[in-house]
Parts: sequence; structure tokens; C-alpha cells
Amino acid sequence: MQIATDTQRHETTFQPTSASVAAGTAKRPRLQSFAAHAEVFAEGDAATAVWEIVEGAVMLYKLLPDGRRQVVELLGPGDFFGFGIGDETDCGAETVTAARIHAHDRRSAEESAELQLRLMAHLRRRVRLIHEHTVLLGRKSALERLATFLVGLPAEEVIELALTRQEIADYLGLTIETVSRSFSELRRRGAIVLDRQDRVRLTDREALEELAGFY
Amino acid sequence: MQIATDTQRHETTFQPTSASVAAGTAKRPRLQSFAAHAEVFAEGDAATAVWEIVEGAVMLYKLLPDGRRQVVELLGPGDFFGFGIGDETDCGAETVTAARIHAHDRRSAEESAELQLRLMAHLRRRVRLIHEHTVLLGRKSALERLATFLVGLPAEEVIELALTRQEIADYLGLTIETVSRSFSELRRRGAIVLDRQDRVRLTDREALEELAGFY
DNA sequence: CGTCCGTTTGAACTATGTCAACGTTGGTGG
DNA sequence: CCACCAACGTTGACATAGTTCAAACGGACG
Repeated sequence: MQIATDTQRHETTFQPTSASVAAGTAKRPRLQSFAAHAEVFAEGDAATAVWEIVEGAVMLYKLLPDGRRQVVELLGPGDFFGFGIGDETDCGAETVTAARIHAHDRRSAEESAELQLRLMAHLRRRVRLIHEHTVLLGRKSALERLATFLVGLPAEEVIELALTRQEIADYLGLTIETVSRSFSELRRRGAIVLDRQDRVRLTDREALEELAGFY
Repeated sequence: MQIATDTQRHETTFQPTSASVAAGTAKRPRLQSFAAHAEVFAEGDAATAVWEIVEGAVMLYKLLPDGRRQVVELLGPGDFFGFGIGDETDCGAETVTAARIHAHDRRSAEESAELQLRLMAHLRRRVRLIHEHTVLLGRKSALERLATFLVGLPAEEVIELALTRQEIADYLGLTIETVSRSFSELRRRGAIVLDRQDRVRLTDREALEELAGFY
């Protein structure tokens, strides 16, 4: 259950758009680039910035004292993270894919009405999504969890899984072995085809949605 | 897994305070009173109001098509619920204790800057708490879940459990039997004393916190 | 071609769920 | 005021989904 620590950062100065200036958000966010599986910050780090994903995917996770890990959110472009109540982050944040992320200075973020509005919209959407995930963790079987995960992915012909089996396991509250067995079971049932370990095609979406609890 | 439907409502007209008028929130919320275990609204109902708990406790839950239930939030005074993204609620809401709840008209709620600010603070706190609960559901054992639940309760000498075993089970992602066995196990270990089924004393808080994953 | 890392599979174990019986408690009506 | 009833909670015996530990597989890269 280790976390990548070879964080490759690549800071760039953000060019403010005329729109952002007009909205009074002139204080420009820093744009940072991260490699895949790089740490953005660890749980308990000072919450100095409000992060906004421009491109790529990020996961937020929490650890128990003995090392057990739970991925609590999976985020994409437009999503925010890193804002806390106090001044410490409540989760660790790690990229899933290579990513570009805006770091809004916390103080200026609080002063920007436009940002606060977007943050509010994000939080509402988030709460709703976490509710769904709560049901998954509390009440669904392993197979149902994996099916739910898969149907929730962007509906491409061939889905490239950015997450490793371990990361999927930590997201779904399972072990890596159970995730693997569940993939095999879905394959056996003809619900999916694995072209490669990280390439899935959903060949029977209806069966998957049934498992996911859509109806 | 049934839900109380004998909702006893008792509407009252809210008297706006001078403070709320000054803040431009003159449009007064309706104050409604509910009995314990009464339905406030069901999942999928139109999201017509933003609810704010004045007194008492409320639980939000979601159901799977086959009836499995997961309680996704446990709320108290000062907490908000019922705001959605679309125009449907994503959870059902039921009182745990007798409660008095403000129903803010959705439109006027969106226009009140003061309310929006409080809503934002609520959402941030909520997200942090749900993250904790996500770890509980994804990674903790039954005994750890119950210990976490108990140490999270208001620290009174004798704690009155407002939730039934079934509600605790649905909150902790367990069955009623496992919850019951876990209570017995904690008692056997001397961590708690049950004066009555719904009256607990935490006699070894340290042991409970250890189980909860505090250190 | 061999090594390495992530994944899959197998076998045995265990925590939790299931089904069923038995206790408790609080309310109601005789 | 007591006795009975219904709802809720506990306990036991058994079933099973998921974990654990271990070995084999497979693709990527030197």
C-alpha cells in the first residue's frame, strides 16, 4: 500500500484571462504539472491552496494508522480539492494520470466570488456522488461494486483504465485479489472483454447496470 | 427495512429576527415539527426547499432497488439537507428524534447571501465527515465501526442512543445481528456498559479510540 | 532471453451474513 | 396495577463472500 513519492512538479506562471480579470479574480493561480501517480500533498499537510484540476485525474485518499488505505474521491477536470475547514488537509491527494492543476491561493480564493460560486456547485455535485459511493461501500457485493465502477467510467468504446488494480481495490473497499477475481467473473459472464489488463470493453452494459443497481 | 410513514407534521409560521431581516433574508422559512422516525421526504421527491435543522436529528438514506438501505448522513442542529443539483432529492430524509426543522424556500435560499455562506460552511464540514465515514465503510471491521460510531457521539456520561439497532446497522453498513454482537463484544471487553438497550456508558474511551483508528 | 512488477489463480481461513429461537422492554387494556 | 402483547434486541448454529497467503502467469524493458 505504498504511495508514489517521486513527485515531478513543473510550475508555470498562469496567464490571467480577460474574463477572470473582469470577475475580480486577477490574482492568478499557479499552474502545476504532475506526472501520473505523483503526490500532490499528503494528509495533514497545511491547506495552503484550493486546487482545481485543469486536465487529468486525481484521487483523494485517507489512511488508517496501520496502513489500510481508502480512496475517498476520484476527481477530473473542473473538480476542486484541498480546501479544508481548519488549516490541514483531511486527505492525501495523488494524481492518477499525468495532470495539470491550478493552485489558487487560499486567501484570494476566499475573496473571489466567482470561484466561491464554482466551488459551491462543485461541493453539491460532490456530496451527491459521495452518497452514491457510500451505498456502494456499505451495501454492495464485490461484483456489484466493480460493475458500478465500470458503468460510471466515461462511455468510450474501449476504456483505458488509468487506475491500477490496487487503486481500484482501495477505491471499492476490496482487496486486489477480489478485484481481480471480479474482473474475471464479469469476463466469464460476457459482460466485459479485457483486451489488455488496462483496456476494457463493456460488452453487456445492461447486465452491468443491473448489477450496479440501476433498476 | 421499513420506513415510518406516519409523518406527523405541525407547521408554524416563522417569526423573522431583526438579524435575518438586516441580512436580506426577510423571506421567512417555515418551521415544521416532526415526531421521531417520521419521513421528511423520500428519495426522488422534488427538491423544493433547503432544510435546516433547528433541533433534533435527521438521517439521510439511500435505497437499492431490492430494498437494501444505507444511511449516508446523520445530521444535527445547524445542518442543512435537501438541496440538490437537479430538482430531485438524491436521498430520503427521516427524523431520528423529534425535530424542528426550517424549510427555506429554494428560490429565496439561492438569493440569500447569508444563507449561501452558511450552506458553504456546512458543505465543507460535511464532505470532511463523509470522508471519515467512507474510510469506516471501506476499511474498518465491524467492531471498529461500532467503536468509531460510539466515540463520535456527544460525550455525555450516559449516552442515549436515538437510533435503533437497524438504523445503526444501516449507517455502519452491517446487519442488525452483527451490530448486536459487536455491542456485546465491547461490553465483554469492558469498553462500554449498557444500562439499557439504548443507554451506553463508555467505560474505556481509550480502547474505543484505539479501535476507531485514532492512533 | 531473462528479470521485474503487476496481475491472476488456487487453497485454506475467517469475519460477517443468514435463519431461527429466545430475551427484553414498554405500552395497552382488562 | 398487573398481565399480555408486539416490537426490538440478543444469541446460537450454520452458510458464504471476501480475505489471506502463496504460487504461477504475462507483458514491458533491459
